[in-house]
Amino acid sequence: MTKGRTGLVKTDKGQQTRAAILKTALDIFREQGYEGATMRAIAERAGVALGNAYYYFHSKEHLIQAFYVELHDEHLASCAPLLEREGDLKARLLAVMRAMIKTLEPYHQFAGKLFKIAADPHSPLNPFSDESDPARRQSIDLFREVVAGSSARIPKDLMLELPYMLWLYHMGIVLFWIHDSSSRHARTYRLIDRSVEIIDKLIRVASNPLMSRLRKSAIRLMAELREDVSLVES
Amino acid sequence: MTKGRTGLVKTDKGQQTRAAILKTALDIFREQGYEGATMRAIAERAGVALGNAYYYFHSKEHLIQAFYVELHDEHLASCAPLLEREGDLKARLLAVMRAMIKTLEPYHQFAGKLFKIAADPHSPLNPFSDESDPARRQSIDLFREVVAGSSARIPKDLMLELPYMLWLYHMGIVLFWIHDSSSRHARTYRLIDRSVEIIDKLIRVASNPLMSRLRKSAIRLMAELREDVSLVES
DNA sequence: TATGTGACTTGAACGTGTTCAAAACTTTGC
DNA sequence: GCAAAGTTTTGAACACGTTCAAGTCACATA
Repeated sequence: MTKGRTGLVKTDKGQQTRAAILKTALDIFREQGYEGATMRAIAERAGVALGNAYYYFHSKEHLIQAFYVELHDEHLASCAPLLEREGDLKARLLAVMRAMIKTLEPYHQFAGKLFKIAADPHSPLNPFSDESDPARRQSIDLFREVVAGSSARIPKDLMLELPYMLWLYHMGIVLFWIHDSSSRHARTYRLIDRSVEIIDKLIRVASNPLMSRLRKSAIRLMAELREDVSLVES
Repeated sequence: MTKGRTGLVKTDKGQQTRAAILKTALDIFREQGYEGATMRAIAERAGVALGNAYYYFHSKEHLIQAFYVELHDEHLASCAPLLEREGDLKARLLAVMRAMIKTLEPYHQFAGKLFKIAADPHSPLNPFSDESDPARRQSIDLFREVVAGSSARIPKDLMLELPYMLWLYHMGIVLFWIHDSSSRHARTYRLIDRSVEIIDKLIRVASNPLMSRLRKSAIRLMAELREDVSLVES
């Protein structure tokens, strides 16, 4: 795996330069989207030479990754209060999903480009890559919290895999949202409403002892799939 | 939507040049993968000027799309014989899925790049885009054939949406395969085996009258999702 | 046969992400 | 205080996808 060039920051001044480049980049991403945010534009506004940006960030993709992380943190923060007080699983999941789209909303066009980069198996932004492992883990933990903090009674085996399943589900919703050109992304919200309803029902059905065989094979499949993910790119 | 520059071919000579560029491009894609297949390399080997390639193909992506179409045709052809003789739904789906991976296998690395391009909502290669509509339709038809040509008895409402569901499923498998670095893609094949088994079971469960409520809401969700897809980018 | 029209072809030029050798600066060891 | 080693910074240069004004060609029409 590629070592991040982040290790090359040894000085206080270096830290500052790095921060300045990053901040400028995020600003331009917001202002001008993906197109206007050329490495030259970022370097110029940050007051450094073009090459200097590459000293601190391997590539433009690494710079974009920082943006991604920021959005994720914002989503986490916006979910926290509700997860404190709400007990119903369906309501929890619904809130988390809606909050996610709301967080992402201002960057719809940008997210398309981001997703394009993330889709490359060799990109550090790829959600399945080793470099994304911390972010992925954090994201799955959020869904673990959604399930574990609810009042729903769920079989242990399902409880173990459900967070990962929901994480995959949320990736699917993001995928849909990226393609959703309806006004205010009404379709995505509708899809969330409907799919959360179904997931809630499915969890109930799957928790039924009569379904234990099918459930077990589905869970086993998921477990294997998950294991694969962490082994990919090794 | 962008009009294909294909309309600019009016002469026999033009047709030949176009074909030569395309053939050369496919050759280089195969030989050197995505990296080596620069527009300059393609133009040079095809014996035309760089700009000429752009006269016949809007962009490199359009050139790659031709490659994509070729792979799809190959997959179709390799499935046809089995779909003639086999009646069991599980066996049919399994065969189609395995054949797909086998067709794609020689281009694993290339497929990663292709997927990256296809992930951009604004790319003509995007599987949900208008420009991809014919290819998508064809692909969904394949799954319709898988279901309809089988001996399985399936409720009408499910029958209507199942092809699209299976198409989505197959996209998921491709996504996994792209990330699968196991030798001979053993994991992908295992995933296919397991997931086809589960899908088969799920279809049986969903066909049970007791499940009609859950089934109906899931189907309605799918129908809506599908409708959205065709409206995207309009 | 001349010539004009439209199809095709050319290659220089642009802006992009990225690399790299060299310069400038900062810290360390004495 | 100074040389050496380490760290940061620079900007020219590269290869790429893409554009475009200008050129060449084939053929229908006068």
